[in-house]
Amino acid sequence: MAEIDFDGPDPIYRQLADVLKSRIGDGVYPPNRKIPSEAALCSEFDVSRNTVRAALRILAGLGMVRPVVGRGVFVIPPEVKEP
Amino acid sequence: MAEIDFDGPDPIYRQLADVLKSRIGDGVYPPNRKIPSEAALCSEFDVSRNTVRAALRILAGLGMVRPVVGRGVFVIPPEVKEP
DNA sequence: GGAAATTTGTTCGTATGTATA
DNA sequence: TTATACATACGAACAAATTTC
Repeated sequence: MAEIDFDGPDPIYRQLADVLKSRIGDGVYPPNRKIPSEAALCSEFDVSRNTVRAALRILAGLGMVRPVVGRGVFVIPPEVKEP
Repeated sequence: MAEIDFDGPDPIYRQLADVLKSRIGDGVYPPNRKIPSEAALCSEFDVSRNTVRAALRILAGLGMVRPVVGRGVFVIPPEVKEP
């Protein structure tokens, strides 16, 4: 069940991005809702904040999340994604 | 007199924690009283609020202070500390 | 009572340095 | 050299409880 393989071939931040993508796709993190804070993700996966942010940058680049200062990171509904 | 060595071997937040611990031990910040606000400590030591809070987190972890929202950070008397 | 200021709590944004492969 | 990962530090904005006027 180890979602992150620290000795795996893929970088941690990319593995983490995949995990978060799956959780969004599976509705674990529902649309228009906040995902856990960067600090919470650091704790859950036992990685640094920089690594969490590297993963989140991938999801933001895919238009899956939108970070807001002082609020959190929100899941963007698929319908709203730019074609 | 430089209580904080910005180029020292220890991180600023840990040095600041030591300074505050000394002030509590010396009675500069008496038991059951408030220590200066985070903003005041930022000004006095010329560090960011995050750094002040990192130092205060250390003291809180040691049971030396207790922060209260909207009120301030209070010094816990040694007699009250759990043995 | 009410509005404004104060104070701690939380969260993301950015930058730098260190270490490793 | 580049990419990865962690630690540190400052900045900004928002939130909630309390105090002050």
